[in-house]
Parts: sequence; structure tokens; C-alpha cells
Amino acid sequence: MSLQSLLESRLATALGNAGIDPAIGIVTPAANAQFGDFQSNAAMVAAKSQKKNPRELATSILNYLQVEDLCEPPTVAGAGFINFKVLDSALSDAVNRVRNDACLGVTPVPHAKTIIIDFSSPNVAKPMHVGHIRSTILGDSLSRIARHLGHHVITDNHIGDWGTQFGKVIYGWKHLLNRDALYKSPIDELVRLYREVNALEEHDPVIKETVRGELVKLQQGDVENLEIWKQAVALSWKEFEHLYALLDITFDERLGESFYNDALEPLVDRLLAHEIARESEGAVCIFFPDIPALQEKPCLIRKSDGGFLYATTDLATLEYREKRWKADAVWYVTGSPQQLHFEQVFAAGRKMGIETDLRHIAFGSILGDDRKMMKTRSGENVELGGLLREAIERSLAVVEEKNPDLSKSQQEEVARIIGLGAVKYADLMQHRLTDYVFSWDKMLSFQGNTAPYLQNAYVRIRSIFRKAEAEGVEILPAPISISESAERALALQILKFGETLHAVLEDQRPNLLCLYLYELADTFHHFYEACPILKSEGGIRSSRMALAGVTSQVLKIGLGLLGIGVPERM
RNA sequence: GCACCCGUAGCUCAACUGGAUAGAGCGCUUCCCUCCGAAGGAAGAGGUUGUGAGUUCGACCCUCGCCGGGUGCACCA
Repeated sequence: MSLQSLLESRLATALGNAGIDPAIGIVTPAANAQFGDFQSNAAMVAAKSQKKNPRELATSILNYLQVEDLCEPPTVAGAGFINFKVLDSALSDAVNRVRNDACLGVTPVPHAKTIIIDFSSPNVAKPMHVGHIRSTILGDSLSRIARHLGHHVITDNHIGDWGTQFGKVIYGWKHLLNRDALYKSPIDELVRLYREVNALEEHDPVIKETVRGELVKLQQGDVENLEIWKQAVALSWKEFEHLYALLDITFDERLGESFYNDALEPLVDRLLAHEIARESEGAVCIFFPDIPALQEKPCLIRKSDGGFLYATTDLATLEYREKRWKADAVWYVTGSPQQLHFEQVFAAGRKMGIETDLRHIAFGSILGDDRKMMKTRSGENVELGGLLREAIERSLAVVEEKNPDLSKSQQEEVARIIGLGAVKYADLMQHRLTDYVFSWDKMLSFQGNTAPYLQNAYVRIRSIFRKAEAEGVEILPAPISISESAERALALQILKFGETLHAVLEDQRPNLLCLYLYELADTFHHFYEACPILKSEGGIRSSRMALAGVTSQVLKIGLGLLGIGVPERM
């Protein structure tokens, strides 16, 4: 049990004995180190509901509080804060426990859930572009964290492998295909076909009609068109896989839109039969008269021409997942413009009797330098592959300059870790709901709050250990012993790791983990400046080595939970 | 028109059930490598948290109005 939760349980006991609801006994790290290490606002919260004087209440709580083995006598300050200053011995014990714990003080959730996380979802025959970054990186990180805390996670890439674009692709494939180009760069060639057919259609109604015909044939199961479609999907997926491999991202499932094709018609029929849906203006809709916000916003599940929609597929997907996994929760990691869509789908799902906890993990848009949204269909998007390559190239230039002693292949490996980490971190460090201004310079800057800064903190610590080994420094099996203020600060920061991860998952916000890791690296640097490690001796040296070692582990594991790797040298 | 999101230092962003003196990075000024890695550290300047009320011991956070920006709103995904 962490120091913080230990204090919390003691406080809860004291509150109970004082006749106050123990549930309000929350302990948080002190807002300001001058007041101590931890604080609780419980007395002020209780005073509010009981209409009592908060300071008096705090004082009476102290009478019941037994924490003398953990900290100095707690004090009441300000409006009724209860402040805790942890004993050096208790702090040392706590950080030693983390050091000897394979989980680094992270406790699993009490009740593991089955969570399906739906993210990335690129469209076949189109390149992945910057617009896919957030979903992909955010979804991956949340999956890692949820798993790390003990949840049963199923990641599903719901790719856009079915749609009207295939009429054009198939027509182009039959009449304009360049096999060499397709072999060399499949998606580029598919995009070229799409664009050329699009241009042809505009001036030639006959071609337009033929293209429509190809789409209808595909939908009716025409063998030749189905084969072309399969190849287009396979080739596109192969390219996506390269990117996912580069990004170190894997999926448990890849059930795209096409997987649910056969389920759509029966689903709509069933919803009509059960009077969950009804016809309106020729289309089939689900209405929500009892939900004020959706009163005027029906969910369309079949067009008047008989075609199905986005929502239809989503409902079929929801039903399939419910049946197969009986998940406790489904998280949809997609942009905030789709909020209304998900409100409708979730409401429709509830009408269908689905009780799963459905959450739209929304995120802000990606903006260009002009602060305007990067449009998906403008055709001028920055391709993800090119972006990652450029990040790696730029990192390589820096590594070559900073560390010419590394071999060429080592430099390339390090550049890959740094470049990809920089891109991921630049995205994850921001609050997911705010719009994201895309900037090469910012992404690839190696100063300040960036992945390279954190990676560098790790590398420095590794370097200390290498040096110790090279010089034959004797490391005593001594425990960590905290006394200096810089040591205290570092130990306290290390102890926050577990709480931070739970907070991240609570609101699906990896930026809190980024903030934590940045503060950890920052705290370590202060320690590094103030407390000589190799130049100290005996038990102190061993203690500081161990403290640095725990720090490096938390950095490595923490970055790993963001999908970011660490090099040993850089 | 309606709904949702956002407005914090010059710029990009944080701020943990409402809590103590609103914090970082970039940029700017000045220092620190015969020194465990300077991709680092120390110090400084920079704020009426869009605005006006309200709620209370206390508001960036909650409520209402207003201003400004973004997104979405019946047959695209």
C-alpha cells in the first residue's frame, strides 16, 4: 500500500471515530512543499455540509488521527488544511518497497473490467495522415495503461474497408492500373486511380454511370469486383502494418466495416419489427423523444434508397461485441466532431438493451500553422509515413552531431526511438480535448518538455551505472536512506507513480502521465545537481545509486506506457 | 437557430473531489562544463485566468448573462 493510501486509510478511520463520513478522507500531495508532503481538505469539506468551523473540525479530527509511525504530528493550517510531513524513515521505507516491487508501487484495479478500445481506423485505399495520429497514439497508450492496471483489454482496429469509394477504385483498377506502381507503392497508386476516375467522371456521364455500376456489382457480390476489393484491402493493410510496426502498435482484432455487411439488413429489420426504429421520409430512423438533446436528432440507419449508414454499422458492431465479449466498457477513440453521432449510437444501443458502459474518448482537431483545421478530404494532408520518416531523419542529424562515437547502426536505432518518441509525446502531452497545432519545429524540438528530455534523463542514469561498473565502484546492498531535501523530493515523486496511472485512466488522459514523467525527470535533475552520486561514498553512494535506479525504471516503464521507448545511449 | 467544446504569460499549453502565493516549455536577459552526459542546471522579466454578476470561509474550476473562436446538427464516414 502506498504512503498516500496508508495516510488515507488512517484518516478515514479517524473521521469515522469523529463521526464524519470516512469517504471524504482524501489525501493529496501537498500543493506547496512548504506546507509538508501531503495534505487533506477533509475538514473543510465536512465543515461545509455540517456548517461547522473548519479549523475546529480539523483540530478535533487530529485527536483521532494516529499516524505517528508515518509522519510528524499533523498540523492544521490556513482555512482548515491538515498537513502531513512524512518522517524520513517512513519515506525511506516506502521508496524501498517500490524499489523491491516489480510493479514499482502500482496497484492493480480492485475489479478488473473487460474493455474494448476502438481506435486508429484508417480508410482503405487512402494514406494514413496526421489526422490519424491522435486516435492511434492515444488509443494505444490508453490500452497499455488499462492493461498495466489489470484490465482485460481488447484493441480493435475498425478500418474503413467498405464504401462508395470502391466504385471508382474498381473502375480505375480495370482501366487505368499501373501494376509496377501498385507493386511499388500500393496506396499511392490506389489514390491515383481514385483521383483520375473522379476527374473523368466529371466530364463523362457514361463513365459516371459505369462507376456506379461497378459499386453496385461489388455490393451484390460480383466475383471479379470482390477480388479487386480484397486485393485493395490487403495491399492497404500491408502498408498500414508497416506504420504500426514502426510505431510498435498492435491490435487484437481488425474487424473493419465490411465484416458487418451481412448483419446490417437483419438488424434494421429487427429494429423495425421491435418498433425501436420506424420509417420517416423514406428513411429508417430511431427517434429519442425522451432525451431532450436528441429530440430533433434522430439516428438514421437506412437511407431512402435502401443503403445503410455509418450508424448502422456502428450498431451492428456494438451488438457483435456485446455478444462475443460481454465487455464492461467500449471506448471509441475518435475526434470530438463525432460527438453527436456517438450520443445517438449510444442512445440507440440502450434502446436495444445494451448496458455496456459506452464512452466516446473525444479529442480535438489537428490545426495547421494557419490555425485552421486540416481537412481530411482536401488531398493536401501530411502523410503519416512521411512525417515519421522526417522525424527520424531529423533526430538522426542531431544524434550524429551529439554522439559521433556511436556506430552508424546504433545512431539509426537511437534516432528511430527519439524521433518516434518525439512525435508521440508531442501529441500525448496535450490535454486531449484541446485543438492541436501541428508544428514540425515543436514536435522535433529537443528542448524542454519533450520525449528526448525524458529519454535523456534515463540515459544519464544508465550512464552513471555504466561508469560505476567500469570503475569497479562497490555497491553495497544497503537500503535507500532519505535525508537531503532533493532526495526527499525525488522519493515523493517516485511514490506518486501509481496514483498517477489511476488518474490517467479515470479520465482517459495520458497527458497527466506526461506531466508526471516530466516532473519526475525535473526532480531527478535537481537531485542530480544537489546530491553527488558516484562522488559520495559507502551507504550514501549505494542509496543514491538505488534511488537513481528506481527513477530510471519509472521513466522506462512510464514512457513505455505512452508507447515510447528509451535508448541506453543517445 | 439549436447543441457541444474552447478562451489562462508575447507564443504553445498545465493546474489532481472547489483549496493555500495560478505553474511549465518556447522565446527574451544574466550566470554555471579542468565537474556522475550542457539534449542539463541556477537566477530574472512576463498574469485583472475573455467579460459582468451569483453561490461560499475559499472559484481557472460550479450557476446565469454577454463577447470572441471552433465543431456538429436527416439520408458521407
